[in-house]
Amino acid sequence: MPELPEVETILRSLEPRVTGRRITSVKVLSPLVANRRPEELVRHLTGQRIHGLRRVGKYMIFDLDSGLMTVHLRMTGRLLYGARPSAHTRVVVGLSRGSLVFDDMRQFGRMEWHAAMPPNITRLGPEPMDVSVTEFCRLLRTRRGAIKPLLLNQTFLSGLGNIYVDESLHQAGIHPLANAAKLSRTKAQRLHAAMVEVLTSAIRAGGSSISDYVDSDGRRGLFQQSHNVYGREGAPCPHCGAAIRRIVVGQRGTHFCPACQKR
DNA sequence: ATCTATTCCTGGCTGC
DNA sequence: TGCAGCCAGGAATAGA
Repeated sequence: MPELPEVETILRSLEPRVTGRRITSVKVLSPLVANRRPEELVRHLTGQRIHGLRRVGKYMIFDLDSGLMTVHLRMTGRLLYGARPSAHTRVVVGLSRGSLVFDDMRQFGRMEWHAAMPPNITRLGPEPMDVSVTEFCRLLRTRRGAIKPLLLNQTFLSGLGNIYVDESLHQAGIHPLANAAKLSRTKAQRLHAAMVEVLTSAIRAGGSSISDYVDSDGRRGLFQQSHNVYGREGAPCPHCGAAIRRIVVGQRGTHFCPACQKR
């Protein structure tokens, strides 16, 4: 599933190819993925020039002459450059040169137009690499409950999803159900470092391709080969050899090493 | 205010 | 072999 590293990978390959291009046509094949009636999305986007491309958390933001286009890939979304439409293509955005093809098998993803930055994006918390250790430690103490659901909460911290939360907690040696506010300063510092390190390595590897994720050229990432816990239930922990366990935390599949991540 | 459970969606897997 | 039923999960939403 596309999280911060996957969105960043797509963005880097797309940015030089769409910046300065004009949107010449918009075909909405599935109204589910748009925030308004298809003809409105077409009307707001057509004819606009793309001035730049940014990422905020897991959102891609295309700055236009007037307003902005936001894209969230959720689970199975793909944003491809110049691809041939498939059975799962939901929107095709024709550019003055090339095209953007938004595919999404499960249709959880969204491609929207907004006059200004929408509240769900302005409400997002800082990204792990943009928050200082001191500030991160302070933020942890303001919340109740387990650490894993908190790290998944995008208004607390943005960019992490299920894969990178599990990998970061393993790297920091913290149990997913540990109380966030009661983490020792050492543990909190270790967690901060782990998140930055895991995300940085994942970006370098072009993201994780678990099921559907590919970049804008349709290429898979490599970071799934470096996963220590995610999707590895029963397999040995690379650090200590104990069998990786899978539990459910906050309705999410959660992978951890019972030896390295004691409660 | 903050936290928790439910909903959306469909290909692939499980088991009878 | 065929097919019903379940599972994956990010974020909006409703409820506690």
